[in-house]
Amino acid sequence: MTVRMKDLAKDLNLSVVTISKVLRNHSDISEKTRERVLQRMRELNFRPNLTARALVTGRTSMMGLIVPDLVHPFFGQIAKSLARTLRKKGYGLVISSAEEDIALERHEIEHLIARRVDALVIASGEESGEMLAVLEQQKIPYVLVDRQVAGLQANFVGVDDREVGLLATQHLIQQGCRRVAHLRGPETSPARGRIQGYGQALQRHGLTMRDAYVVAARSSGDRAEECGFEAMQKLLQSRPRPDGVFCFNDPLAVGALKAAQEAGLEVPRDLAVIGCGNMLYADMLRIPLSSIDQDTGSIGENAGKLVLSLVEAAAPPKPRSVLVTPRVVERMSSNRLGR
Amino acid sequence: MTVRMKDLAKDLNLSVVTISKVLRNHSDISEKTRERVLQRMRELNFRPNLTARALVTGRTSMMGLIVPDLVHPFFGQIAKSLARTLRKKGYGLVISSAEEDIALERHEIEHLIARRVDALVIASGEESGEMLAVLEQQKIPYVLVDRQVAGLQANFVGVDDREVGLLATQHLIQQGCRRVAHLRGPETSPARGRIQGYGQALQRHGLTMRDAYVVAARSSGDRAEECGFEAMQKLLQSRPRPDGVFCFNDPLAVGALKAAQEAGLEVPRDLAVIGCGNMLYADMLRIPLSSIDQDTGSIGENAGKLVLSLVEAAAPPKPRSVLVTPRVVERMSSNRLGR
DNA sequence: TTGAAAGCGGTACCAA
DNA sequence: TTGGTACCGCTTTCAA
Repeated sequence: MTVRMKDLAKDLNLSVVTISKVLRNHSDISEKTRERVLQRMRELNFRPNLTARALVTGRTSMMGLIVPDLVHPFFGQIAKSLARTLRKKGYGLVISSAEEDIALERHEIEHLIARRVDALVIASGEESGEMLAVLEQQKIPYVLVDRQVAGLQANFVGVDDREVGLLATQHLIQQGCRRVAHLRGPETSPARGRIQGYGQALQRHGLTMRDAYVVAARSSGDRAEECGFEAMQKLLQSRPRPDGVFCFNDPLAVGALKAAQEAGLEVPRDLAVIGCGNMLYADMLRIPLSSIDQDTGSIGENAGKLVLSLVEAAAPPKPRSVLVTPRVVERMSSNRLGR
Repeated sequence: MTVRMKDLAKDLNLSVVTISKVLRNHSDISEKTRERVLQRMRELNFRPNLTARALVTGRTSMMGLIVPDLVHPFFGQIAKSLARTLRKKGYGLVISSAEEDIALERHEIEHLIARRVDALVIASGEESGEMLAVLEQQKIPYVLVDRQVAGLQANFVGVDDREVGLLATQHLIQQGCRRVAHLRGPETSPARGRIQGYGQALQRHGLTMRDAYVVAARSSGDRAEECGFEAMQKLLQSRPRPDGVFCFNDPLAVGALKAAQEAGLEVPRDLAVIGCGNMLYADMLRIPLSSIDQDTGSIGENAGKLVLSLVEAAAPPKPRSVLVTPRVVERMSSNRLGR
């Protein structure tokens, strides 16, 4: 059926070994033989069986990627730039969407291990890092993206979340907001970092952090906007009412915008809003949404480079953290200075 | 390092064959032995090497998916539901983003073949179907999604594009439009189908199709909106001016909306707009966008079922086409009746 | 410069 | 019910 090295060998009156060497550009092959072999390979459309190669070399040239949700453009973007970076070095990428389900995430990681991927890139929904212990133990290199796991020193690529919180909050303050609220995300490292930056920004400007101005919201999945809507309603009952809100991500911010408008507030005059993620179409909303750009392309690329360095290293190097720089994208929802 | 069947066998004083049989639930193993083996497997966290298995069985239990662009939520959605369907049957999914580049698409298909995926699901950017000939020849089952290839009878899952065009155009007509224009997409099967439906709808209502009312636009990639913008500007110069426009996809429609507003028209009163794809956030735009929903989840699921049936079939069955039913989602951009 | 032999970690077939 | 042996398609080592 499909042509194998053995077939080529017989066809050309050579040994399988010679074919194999030509294929991998070994030096100890005469130019004449090499040409003859390459020629025939092309003619017969020969493709070496990568599973066979993997079995003997112990390396599949495949990496695995686990994301919580492929539909979220944030992860789509990461997958894309990661795949591109790996492809340049001849690596393939197996992508698994864990659908925000921890049990499934574990299952998928197990599956990828069984497939003998050379390394994993994981945007984990898991809090505990239990699964990661398995990876450590089996000495399978991995890189965490977006979310870190508490108490674990691992290779990580993501945005500097403290900086995100700082930038967003500072931006609102610079726009003249004095009562800045925060719609915080779930208990994960990004949410913790961002709220930390939020606090720092307030402090630097001599503003006090008030508990009533910080409301938690479930930020993921399809219902994120609703959550943002409800959380914002709650926030609007505080007195004095906030005049600015920094939202953990863009879907929450969209919900918040809706709640503000429904309450008869004018954005950004009565309430300035900024989100995070700079999602596609953010500038096409009823009120174009200001946001913090996380440079997902660069996250994917850096994760790729990092994971490549891991598989190519002889001994496992000391875990590294690569932090990508966030950037304010100002649009109408926070523009109170009318510039 | 990692534990193999050989290790288990030695450990339990059994043969490798027995271990293998237990693993695959062979019947001819005593209950006692089976338990003993399973027990030890769990203890040692044994995972069979799937590359080894693939080599001997000739099947990898992996499918490949090629999409033009992973960031496009349309394809993200398909990838997700496809992966879910396959996972239930123990299949993994390798996803490749061809980045709208035909040469790359071919390269990636070659790569997946070399990895010996059991079958492919392809949303191809290729017009000619040249690559597909290779698949046919190598007898690798494949399913086309979203786009068909002209002159090729292949397994296909997608929306009924003629119906899409019909629904969208009819909807505009029902909203009172009499001069319905069309922003058509590139020369692919969906664009052809939709324009056909567009023509049929006009005809059914006794309206004539005017060349000046049909403008082509590059619909993919990051610049889609701009293209929609420009195409709409062109359209608005026709006299009499159209009072409704059916756009090949949502990004084009967004650009069209912008052009209309910039020209001082009021949507939907002066111009009703409907897109296609029902993208996320369509209802959060300045003017919420009416659209045709293509039920991507169902496309992915059906593609999964179809491709599973292919790999499980003894002989290659006759190519089947599965058409998913589109559905109008009415929002403000086309609501001229004020309901 | 070329190739014979020994595996890689499993599965299939058939004998014990 | 259990296991010996050959083999999947390729790479590695070492001898010719």
